[in-house]
Amino acid sequence: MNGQAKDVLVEKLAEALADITGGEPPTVCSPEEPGGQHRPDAVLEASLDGQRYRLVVDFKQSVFPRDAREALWRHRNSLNQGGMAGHEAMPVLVAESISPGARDLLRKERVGYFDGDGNLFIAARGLYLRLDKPESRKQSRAVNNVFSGQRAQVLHAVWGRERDWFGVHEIAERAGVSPATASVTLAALERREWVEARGSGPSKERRLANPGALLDSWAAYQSSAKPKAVRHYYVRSAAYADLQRRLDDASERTGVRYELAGISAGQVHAPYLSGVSQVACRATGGKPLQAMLEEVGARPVREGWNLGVQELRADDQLRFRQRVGDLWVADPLQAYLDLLQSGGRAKEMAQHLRAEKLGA
DNA sequence: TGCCAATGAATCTAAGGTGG
DNA sequence: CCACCTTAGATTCATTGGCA
Repeated sequence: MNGQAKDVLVEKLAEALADITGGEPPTVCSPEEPGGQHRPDAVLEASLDGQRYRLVVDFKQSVFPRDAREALWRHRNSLNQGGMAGHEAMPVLVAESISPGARDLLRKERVGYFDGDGNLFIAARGLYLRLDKPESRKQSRAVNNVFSGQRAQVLHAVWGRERDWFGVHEIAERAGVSPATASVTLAALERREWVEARGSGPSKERRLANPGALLDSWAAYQSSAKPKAVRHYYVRSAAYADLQRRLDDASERTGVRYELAGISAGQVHAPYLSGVSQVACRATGGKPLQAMLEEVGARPVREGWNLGVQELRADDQLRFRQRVGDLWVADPLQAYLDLLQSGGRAKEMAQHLRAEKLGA
């Protein structure tokens, strides 16, 4: 099936080239590369104005910036080894779909591409082709950020299933999201090859396939995202452990749902720092939260705080919290993401936590 | 600076398919 | 047929830019 799609696209590329240059359609050669360690998926020989061009095609199903970078890296490597010297071979990435970001990246590095929508780019000495097609309706509806809002909840639920197979319905349930949202999000994860699928129609199942890549991308997104607002308080004469206890007691009495976050959560799952004195948490807001803060004797301050609170509008985000000992704690995944946004030694701590608890 | 309109993204409901 | 997945259209939500 992959082979089918590839051949069709390579054929379309050849036609497109002939169309633009008004010349002969290029000949498609079989990709026998003597001694080449990386075998291309196809090779096109084109000639126009007496110049001969040789297009070395790499095929992929879909290309996002991450894939593009990988392709660029491979391409540079093969240049460095000087194997192709004299041939003037031009790399062309051919894929069913190539995201706009990936296309920018490839153009910047003057690596050619061609996708199923007809977007085309070829650059070489004496030759510059660029074709931009309007977005197809399908593409304009495509999911481009899976790391925020309800979709992040879906991701979180997927993570929780580890390597087990699951259905859309189940994930929607666990994430607290409509089946539609779960479905489109999972489709997006599948395109990125972070999850794999088996079966089709109602019997379709998926599972996490590449936790490392998923976590890398999530981390990159999280690091660049704007941290949520945190209110700072001071609680008099409260040592770290004691403050946590009092917080939990007060939450019990006032009915506020909360979880330890950031460094506090990290310390619970994979102790790393000594002498932590500031408690970080997130909690559902409103009147009950005010009551709870009053009960522990928290006083808003600018400097010298020992309690940081991120106020939540709804408690969707507390869906994955864990009871550890006698405290509610963000799960390791959430703690990891929190740490990426915290200052100081939090980044190191994030690495430690990932190695200890996330295994990817 | 702050408000409001317009635009676009995110999510849901409901309808359309499909395998067992 | 039933139970589930997917897709289309409607709705809500957030962000951006214009203007006072």
